[in-house]
Amino acid sequence: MELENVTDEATPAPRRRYDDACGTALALEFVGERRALLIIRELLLGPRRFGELRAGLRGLSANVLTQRLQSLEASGVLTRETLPPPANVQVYALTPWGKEAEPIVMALGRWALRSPAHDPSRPFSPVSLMLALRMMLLPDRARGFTATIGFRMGKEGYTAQIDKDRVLLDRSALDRADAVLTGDPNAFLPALFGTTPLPDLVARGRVTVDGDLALATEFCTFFALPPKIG
Amino acid sequence: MELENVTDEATPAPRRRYDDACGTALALEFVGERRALLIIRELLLGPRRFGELRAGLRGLSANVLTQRLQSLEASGVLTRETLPPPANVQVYALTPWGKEAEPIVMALGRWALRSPAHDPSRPFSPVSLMLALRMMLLPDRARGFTATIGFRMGKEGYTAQIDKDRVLLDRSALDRADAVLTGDPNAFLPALFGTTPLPDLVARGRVTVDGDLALATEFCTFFALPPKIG
DNA sequence: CTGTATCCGTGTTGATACTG
DNA sequence: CAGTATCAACACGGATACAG
Repeated sequence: MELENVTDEATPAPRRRYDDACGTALALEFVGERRALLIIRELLLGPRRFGELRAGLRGLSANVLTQRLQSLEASGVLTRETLPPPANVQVYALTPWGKEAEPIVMALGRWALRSPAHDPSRPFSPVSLMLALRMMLLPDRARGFTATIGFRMGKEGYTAQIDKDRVLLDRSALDRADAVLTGDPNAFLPALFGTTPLPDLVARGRVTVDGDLALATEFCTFFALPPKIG
Repeated sequence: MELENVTDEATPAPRRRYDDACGTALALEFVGERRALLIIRELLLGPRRFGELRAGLRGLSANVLTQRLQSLEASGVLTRETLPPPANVQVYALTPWGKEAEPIVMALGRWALRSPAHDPSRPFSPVSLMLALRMMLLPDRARGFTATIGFRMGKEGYTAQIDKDRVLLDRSALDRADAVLTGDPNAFLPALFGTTPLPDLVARGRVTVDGDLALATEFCTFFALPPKIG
């Protein structure tokens, strides 16, 4: 049947596009490619450099990261900015609209963590650990807590505060923290999301705490993984 | 079989897996493949058959749909059920956990609709139109409205009711509706999300209304697209 | 009609090597 | 450190053909 296979009507049929007016489908055209949402996750706590992104998303090769950054920039999700001298380095930052994707990242995380397939022994990036605090907060338990807790993981430092049912996160303000926990991201998990008291982790040398250990220990009880399905 | 293909070293190298403890990354392993979330969208209002899914997701080939259904079933997102005789047909239904993915679909849609790239002239599936009602409800405007409005699009029928800031959707309960709108999904848009009064659409023959036209017209004013970015 | 299997052209992904 | 180039493996979608 060599009959030419005329393309249905006028549409040139852009093959890899969902031809769908639904907002969800449009969103997937923006952020539906592999790892795109994880790149956004890594940017949710502030601008990052190319190499930092690669570090937070192990296994992502440079060429794919380049492609994603270009396509996310074209969509208006992020911008590429050059810091003024003497820094003079390039960083990638979410646009205001890009930051509004945070509820998507959170909804995905909260949902998937109910699966028994979740394996917290895999590595956490520093950003994803901090976002997990926001994701897993038990507001009733944390209410009224006013101290600032710092986390130092390798070169990265963050502070967390409780503000009305929400966790405020800030990069590199460790000097204002009432207590600073230092360690590998995964080392904190038993205290934050399990039942191990923070001092036990300190005793085992997995974590060190500078400042008010009692405050830090209390802070660690404000979080819990969601109940598993079934 | 030439065995060759020795897996690199200790790591069986699950190449296409994100090796990440973050819940967001895990979610993307479940629903991050192309169209997976759109399949979930099509199932959010009730079980569907293979062919119905293909109809709602034009351009999805049968082989890929088979793969997705298998992988979503393996993840526990949906189940394949055989209706009892005489129907005796197979349908795909979300599990309770799968239904909990609705906030993800909604968050994606609400976010993307703020982009100027959104083109409502593309086709809507009946399901996505009904979900758009839930997504775009202006609760303050709808409060107190108690009537039931039906929508008939081809063979598919749905009813919508307002229930405390939320739109209740039901399939095939048109007989209990106070007014039923009939037409193509896209034909409703000017009245639902634009400023065209419903009677104008009726006058132009794009939509027909059975029952209380005044109630239906009022219902159509309860929705609006989110403000564009910029 | 429902679903699966197979071939094929093309686009996407990721490992490695390479350039400024 | 920041990215590009190249290449092999795989995923996607169209078009079948085929089983119940």
